[in-house]
Amino acid sequence: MLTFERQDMILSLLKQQKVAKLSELTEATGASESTIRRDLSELERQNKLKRIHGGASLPSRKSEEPGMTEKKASFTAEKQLIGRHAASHVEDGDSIFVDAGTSTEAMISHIQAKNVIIVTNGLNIIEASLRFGFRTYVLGGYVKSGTHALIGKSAVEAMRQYRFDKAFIGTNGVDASFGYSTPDPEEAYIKQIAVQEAQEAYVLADSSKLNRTSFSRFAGLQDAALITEAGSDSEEYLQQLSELTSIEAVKI
Amino acid sequence: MLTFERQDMILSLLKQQKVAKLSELTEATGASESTIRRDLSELERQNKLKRIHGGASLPSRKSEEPGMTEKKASFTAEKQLIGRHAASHVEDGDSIFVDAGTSTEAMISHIQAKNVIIVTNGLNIIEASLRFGFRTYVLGGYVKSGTHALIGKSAVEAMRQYRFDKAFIGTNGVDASFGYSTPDPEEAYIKQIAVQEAQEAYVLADSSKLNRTSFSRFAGLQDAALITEAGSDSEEYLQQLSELTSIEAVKI
DNA sequence: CTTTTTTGAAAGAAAATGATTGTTTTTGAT
DNA sequence: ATCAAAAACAATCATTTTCTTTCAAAAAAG
Repeated sequence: MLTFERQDMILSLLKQQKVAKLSELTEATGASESTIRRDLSELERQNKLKRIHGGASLPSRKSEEPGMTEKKASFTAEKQLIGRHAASHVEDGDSIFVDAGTSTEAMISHIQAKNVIIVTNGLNIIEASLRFGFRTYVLGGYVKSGTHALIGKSAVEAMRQYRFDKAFIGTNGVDASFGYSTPDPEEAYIKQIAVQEAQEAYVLADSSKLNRTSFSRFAGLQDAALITEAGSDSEEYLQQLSELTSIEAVKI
Repeated sequence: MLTFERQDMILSLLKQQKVAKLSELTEATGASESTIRRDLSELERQNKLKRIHGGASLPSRKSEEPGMTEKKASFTAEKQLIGRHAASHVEDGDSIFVDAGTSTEAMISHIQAKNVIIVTNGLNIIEASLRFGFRTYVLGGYVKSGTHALIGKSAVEAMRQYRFDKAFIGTNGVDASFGYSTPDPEEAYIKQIAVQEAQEAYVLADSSKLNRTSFSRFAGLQDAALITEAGSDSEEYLQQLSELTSIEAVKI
C-alpha cells in the first residue's frame, strides 16, 4: 500500500472516531507499528493530527465545525475487520450499493479495486466515498434524522435507476427465523430493494446484532450472505446460522 | 503507442482514482517502468500530477487552496449579510430550494421561520439544514467533486417532484446582458429549473461576482431578484442593473 | 544512411519498511 | 507517594522496494 493511501486512511479513520489507538491503525492498514508511528510523526508535523500516548487524535482546531460524522463512539476494531473483509469482495469496475451506517462506512477506506462506482443513501458514506475518490451517486429523498439515511419515495425510485453488482447492507438484527431486520420500515424498504436488485448481497453485522430482532424485516437469511465476527461466544450461534445461509466470519 | 497518448492515459487514470501505483500504470499502458517514470517526471514538471513514492497522485491543491480559503475568509462577513437578508424572505411553512454553495449555506442559520422544508442539491447545505433542525430533502444524482453539488439526470428528475415557494440560488457571474451564469452546464441546468419552478427566485451574489460572465447561463436578470452587497465601488453598476431587475442591496 | 528521439534494461542510490534494541511513560499495587 | 511491571515510544539496523542514472538497442525523423 502506498504511503499516501495509508496516511489518508489514518486521517479518515480519525475523522470518524476523533481518536484512534495504534493497534486500530495497524489493524486497519495492515502496516507495522513502526510504519504507523512514522506516519503519525509525519502527519503531526503537517498539523493533520495530534499524537497522544497510545495513538493519535484530531488536532484541536478552534473553529472546527461538528460535521455530519459525529456520534461515532462505537467505531470498533471489529467494524474495521468486518469492513475490510466486505471490501475484499469489491472488484475492479464494480458498481456497488453501500447502505447508510457505520459498519458500511468502515468498508470504504478498505476498497482496493479501481473504477468502482458507489451508490449510497447514507450521508456519512458520501463523505467517505468522495474522500477516497470513488465515483459517487446519491439517492434522493428525505433525510432521516439520527441515522442520516435518505428514505422515502424519491429514494425508492432512485434505487430502480441503477444496477448493482454487489450490495453491502447494515442491519440491527440477525435472527435464525426472522432473518435480517431494522427499526425503521422506510429504511428497511431501501435495504430490501438493494438485496433484491443486486447480483450479490452482503449484510454486515457486528456481534452485538446477532440473535436479535428489530421491527422491520428486510430480508431472509438465505437472501444475503452475512459478514460478521467469529467471536468465541458466538461460535455456536454462527454454527447454527451457517445451515441457513452463507456466513463469512472474520477472525480477530 | 505515442507518448502523448500514454501520458493522457496516465492522467485520465489518475483523474479517476486519485492515486495510481507504478505497476498499475505499466499494466494499463503496456510500457516499461522506465518509460512510465519518464512520463511521470515530465508530467510533474508540467504540474499535471504529483509523484509519490510508488506511483503518482493528483497534484495537491495546496497551492490554490490558500487562495480559496483566503478568498472565502475575506467574503465571509459579506456572505453572512447576504445570507441573513435572503433568510428574511423565508416565511412560516415555506418549502424552499437552497442551491449548493457557500453563499446559500450562510443563509440557513439565519432562517427564523418555522415549519420550513428545505430541498437542496448541496452536501454542505444538508449538513447545515440538519443542524438547525429543518425538514430536509435531498436531490439524488452524481456528486460533482469540487462543489459537492448533486447533478445529472436523477437530480433533474427529482426537481420536478417538488413545488417551491422560493428558490435561493448561487451564481458565479452577474452580467447586465448575459444574465446569471455559472461554469458547469449541469449545475446551471439545476439552477435553471429552480428559477423556473419556484414562485419567487433569488440569486445570491457577493460583490466579486458582479459584472462577470461564466460559461453557462441559467437565467436572465429579469427572472430572479438579485441579493448582493451595496459596496461603494459597485454603486454605479448596481444602479445600472436596477433598471433590468429587482435588486436588493444589503448595506454593510 | 545518418542523426535524433524514444525505449527498455541494469546497476548503484535512495527511500520505505519491519524487527529489534534500549529508553521513557503509564499503570497499579503496595 | 514509591517502586516495579507493563505498555508505548524513539532510535537503529538489515531487508525490501522503489528511484535515478546510465547505456545500448530500437524506432522515428531527416
